[in-house]
Amino acid sequence: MVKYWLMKSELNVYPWDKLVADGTTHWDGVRNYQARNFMRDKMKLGDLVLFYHSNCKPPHIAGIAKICKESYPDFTSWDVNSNYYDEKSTPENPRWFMVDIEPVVKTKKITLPEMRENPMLEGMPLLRKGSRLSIQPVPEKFFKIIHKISNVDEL
DNA sequence: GCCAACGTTGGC
DNA sequence: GCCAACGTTGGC
Repeated sequence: MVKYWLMKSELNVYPWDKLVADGTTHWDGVRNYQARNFMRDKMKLGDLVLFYHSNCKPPHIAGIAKICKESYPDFTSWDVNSNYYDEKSTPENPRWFMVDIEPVVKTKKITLPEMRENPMLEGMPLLRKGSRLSIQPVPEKFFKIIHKISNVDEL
């Protein structure tokens, strides 16, 4: 059964258009256990992802992606030259994991204020005060509402 | 640039 | 195992 997720990417670090240009990308650099556990344990091939641009005005959902490779060790974690290097992670005993995603369809820009104003989205994890988690599950009912707002016909 | 809301670290 | 200090995220 397909599950739904939201993944945050800073607009000036890795935007939707770059994902489209690349065709696929590995989601490296996650160094939060909750987010890691979602990737490592829960994300399955074909799961759909709301691709969210953070750190921009206004923050917004830019597209829908999908998981095209299930979790494997994040090799940047043992690369001493990487910003994401973690001395406690090794190839023999990896601490951090990532998945690959690929673009499915660009959506219209769905902004954070717009989502906050929509009573049907009340309770969505993204909208909770202080929500910082960069990878979040999206309950199906919320995904469907956003899919409807997005003007995307079918997936 | 500010700061709320976390998560992590490390002394005890 | 507690918790103070510190660092980070990310909206505003």
